[in-house]
Amino acid sequence: MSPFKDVKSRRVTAKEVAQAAGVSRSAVSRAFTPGAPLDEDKKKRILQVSEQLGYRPNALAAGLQSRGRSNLVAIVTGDLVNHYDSEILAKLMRGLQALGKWPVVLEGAAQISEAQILDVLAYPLDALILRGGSVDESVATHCAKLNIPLIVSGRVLDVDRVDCVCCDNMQGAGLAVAQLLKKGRGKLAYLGGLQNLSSDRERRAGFEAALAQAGLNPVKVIHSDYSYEGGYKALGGLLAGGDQLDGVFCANDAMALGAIAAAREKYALRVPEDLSIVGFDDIAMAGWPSLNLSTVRNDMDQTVSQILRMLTERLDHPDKPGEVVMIPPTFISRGSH
Amino acid sequence: MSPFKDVKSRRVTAKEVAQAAGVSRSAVSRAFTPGAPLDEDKKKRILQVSEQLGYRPNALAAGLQSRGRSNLVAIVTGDLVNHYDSEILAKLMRGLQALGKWPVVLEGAAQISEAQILDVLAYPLDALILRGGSVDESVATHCAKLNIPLIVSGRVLDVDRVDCVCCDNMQGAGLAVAQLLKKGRGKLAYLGGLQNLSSDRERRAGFEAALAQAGLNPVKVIHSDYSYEGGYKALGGLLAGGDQLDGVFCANDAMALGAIAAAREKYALRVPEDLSIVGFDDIAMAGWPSLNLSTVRNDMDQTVSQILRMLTERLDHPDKPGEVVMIPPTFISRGSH
DNA sequence: TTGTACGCGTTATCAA
DNA sequence: TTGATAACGCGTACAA
Repeated sequence: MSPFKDVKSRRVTAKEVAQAAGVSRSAVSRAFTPGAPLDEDKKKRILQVSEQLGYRPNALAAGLQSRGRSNLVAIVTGDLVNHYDSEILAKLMRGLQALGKWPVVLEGAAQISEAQILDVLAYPLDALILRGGSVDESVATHCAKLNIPLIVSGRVLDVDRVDCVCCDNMQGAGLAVAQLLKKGRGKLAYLGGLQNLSSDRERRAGFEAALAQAGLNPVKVIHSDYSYEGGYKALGGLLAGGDQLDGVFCANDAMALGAIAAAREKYALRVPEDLSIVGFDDIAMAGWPSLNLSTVRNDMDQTVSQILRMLTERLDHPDKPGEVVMIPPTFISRGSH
Repeated sequence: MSPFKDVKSRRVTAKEVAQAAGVSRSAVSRAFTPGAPLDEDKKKRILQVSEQLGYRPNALAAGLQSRGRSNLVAIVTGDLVNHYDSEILAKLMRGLQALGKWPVVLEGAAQISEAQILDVLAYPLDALILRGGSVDESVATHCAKLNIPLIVSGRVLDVDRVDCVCCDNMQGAGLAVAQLLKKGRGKLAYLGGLQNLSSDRERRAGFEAALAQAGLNPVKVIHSDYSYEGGYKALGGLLAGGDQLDGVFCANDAMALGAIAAAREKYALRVPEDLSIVGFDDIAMAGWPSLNLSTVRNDMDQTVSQILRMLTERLDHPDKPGEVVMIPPTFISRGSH
């Protein structure tokens, strides 16, 4: 059991650099602290020795300091097979990087148990960002106990000091209906997603409310699973049912794209001439040539920049009251309605 | 400046729990250490007080221990607009979660500077996983100096103690060509991606080698950017050029899907009757009804399970020689060739 | 089974 | 400007 074996597999520490450079350990620390008082030549020498030995201050140990932050931010996100989730996650991660924060990601919200979230809370996170809808709100209690700021995106959580960003889903559904009516469509169906998500419930409510206001009833309200294939099959079932309809509002883009494919290829319908189809979210694919989906934009850039703003403000003022920001949806008119 | 203000915004520590429960601090530590010797009743009381105060052991401080691990694994990944990257990232993150490791994600490999990677190396990571091609290999030097295991996926890095998983791109391209030839296609073009990536170079080389072996020449070799829109435009340009061709091998699925859309909608060509198109990767979209893309599978599940295996073995044996595992590609025959 | 004491690698404080 | 020393929160060897 040579002592060297252990030494070799360990990370180089400030102490070792100090010995090698013939300076005190504090001097090494100062060499890596901008603005710290230290002789220029000595600093140069220390940095050189560090470079040579491969020394870098250990961020974990630094974060242990009373004033220190870990700079770790956990993100709990839904299944990345949903393009909306993966696109917004990408933007969010970039934003965090720009703030000097490191994203620790828990993917697959539906399968993520409370226990797993508790596990990641073992780290002294700068914040926890909850994306998407299906996680229990008891998480907020745990975060509060651990003094970890909680930011929720995609639904509203009415809890003390919790910040929320959410799209106005009802208004968005209303926009979709209005645009369909404007095109002369009045026999409308709603193709919903997972019913346990607030996004689905709100979009459906918005759809029904807008129709009611126009004195109309939905031809049909059906539900699928927010996936392309789900949309493909669901619209197939709908058309096979024999109902007269001239427009479908889908609760997300993936299902809308699947629905378009089913209408065109399985039922030889022209979209939008025979059937209008509108989605929700405005994922990148919606704008691809040939897909060209009319949809309601659930603005990712605004959402992300709000999350980042809330994060920085929360870090500066941990005790300020929680904010709720609603992002206004906009209708993106393309070729499917 | 009340001392309480500071106390309130801090995380509860083992010391405080010990005081509240009237036990020693080590007892608290033991209560959270499975198998540690501790009176049952005392343990119960400690856990109860912890629950009440909202105490959880700080994983950072625990990771500081000499034998301790941080359980943090950094993943450097390419731009998530590429579906292959986002799908494999999702699988990888789930696998890491199952191992009790937490993924710290750096997204957008093309824009990720060496400096940013150095920054994340400030953490005592259990490992760094490099996905995709465009990052400089000097990263390996830094990892070696810091004794952080490096696992590379998507290209081969011939460096001591670095583990690599990679698809056999040449063989994959060969499969695609073989299948096209089998369908009677002989006037083939290559639609490549970003030329600075080894994946593109290898797939192109495989394409040309397979053609040469059949005594044929490529009709055309062009390059785009691995995106749907890039593929759409590139095939448009190709067809506008007036070359006679009956098959296109695309370096990834996104471009292949864009190419199909362009062929069908802009040039009224039937795919596959008039023009065969084959992709690479086998992303989820390739299997969607109506898209139905024939492609070469760059197996994600195998890749991820190899990465995870290499990771665990590397943690057990930090000094074992580096491995290079090539994942065999397979041809997925669907409706576009 | 218990508590004391030390080490982990860092930054912050303090007196020189 | 410097170096010694005290936190930071935790696990654990050691002695009781």
